[in-house]
Amino acid sequence: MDKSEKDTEQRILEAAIKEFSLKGFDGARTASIAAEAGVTHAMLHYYFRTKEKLFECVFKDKMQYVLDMVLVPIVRAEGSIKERICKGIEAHFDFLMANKDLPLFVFTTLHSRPEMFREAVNGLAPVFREQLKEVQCECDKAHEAGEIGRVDVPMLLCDIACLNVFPFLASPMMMVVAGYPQERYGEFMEMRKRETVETILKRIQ
Amino acid sequence: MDKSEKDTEQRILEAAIKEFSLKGFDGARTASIAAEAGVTHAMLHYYFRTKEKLFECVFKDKMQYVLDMVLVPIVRAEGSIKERICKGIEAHFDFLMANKDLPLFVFTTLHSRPEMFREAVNGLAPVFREQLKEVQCECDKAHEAGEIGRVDVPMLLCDIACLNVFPFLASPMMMVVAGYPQERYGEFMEMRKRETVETILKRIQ
DNA sequence: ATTATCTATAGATCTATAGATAATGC
DNA sequence: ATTATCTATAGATCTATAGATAATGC
Repeated sequence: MDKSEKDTEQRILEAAIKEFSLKGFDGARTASIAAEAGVTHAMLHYYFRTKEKLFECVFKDKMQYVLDMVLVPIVRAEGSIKERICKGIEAHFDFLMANKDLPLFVFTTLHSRPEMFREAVNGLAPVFREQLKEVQCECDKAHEAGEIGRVDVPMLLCDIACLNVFPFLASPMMMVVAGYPQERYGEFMEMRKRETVETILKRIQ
Repeated sequence: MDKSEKDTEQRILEAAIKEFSLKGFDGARTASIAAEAGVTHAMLHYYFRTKEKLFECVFKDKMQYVLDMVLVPIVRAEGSIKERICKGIEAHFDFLMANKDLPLFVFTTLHSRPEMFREAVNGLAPVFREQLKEVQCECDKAHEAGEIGRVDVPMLLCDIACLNVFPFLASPMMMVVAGYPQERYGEFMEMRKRETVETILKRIQ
């Protein structure tokens, strides 16, 4: 039972994740994926039948990370709701920093294959809704206690998503706007992270 | 001098704008563009030589709208700096509402063809920098007058871009998060617009 | 026997061009 | 004469599969 058996499928999947993330569905080549995985082209079709089905696997793998990254730290972390919202923003930003090509991939797919996206999201939505309700409840309590203003959590999450995710799509453009040379990418993104926390804190005041 | 002469090139370009915006470079087909433009496929190559060159024309056409949409109303409109910032946000949002597929197109290109983007932006940057300086100056004055807090205009523009543009990439996902059915798209986006103005106002307080 | 892998190639699709023909402007 | 258009097709590229062969597990 050589490990290469089970590995082949996984290696193809990993190569596919890389290729599809970088080039999108249309730009990706099954032959390149096979080459990257170190198998013959026929193997790709043996395991996944079609490019389409392989893409679906990749997309599902990616989507599992998308929805809950902000909420989980807010729900689970320690401290006041305000502190946990900051933690949630930072955790989400750090996650994106480690998965820089995720956003573009998700949004191109969301645009080019809406059905696939719908299906994936419907699977994830119930858990998400539950967490959201919990956070809304806590925000309401904090509001009554005078800690923060009235907060509509879904809208707040949208704000956070905007501020956190967008720089990963637009950083080269933003850096031109802000007059940063492209080499100082890390520095710029660190500033954006702080700016987002600040903006959201003022928003919920 | 039948009008169809000059028109052919224009018709191809318009068809190309549509096709490339919707499907990206890799997904677009020169044959489809020609069909949409109502000319034979050979004509496309006659006028634009290659798919690549045609794409470049499309990209340049799109880019001219990208940079200055927020700043122009801020610089030109009447009223206090605070009022004009609101106007700028709203004008930018309305512009995007009328050009819904622009953001995804720009960011996929920014990713897949960074050189092309760099070139286009360098052309637009000088004017932009000038306007930016002007607005920074006004914000500083308003700050000294106690109307607003200290504002870093480039960072503020990044915030506005995040909040304004991102919903046009992510609205289907956001609407699921916010519990909106997809049919109420217009209503949802109207809410986002108000939310963004509100968030930015609090940010600069 | 079943599962995994390879070689070779069919068949579809797409960009680009060659070469002929029609329209236009001088 | 030059410019615009068409037909036809070359040539490249890409997905998918057929069919043979090797490896594995019972």
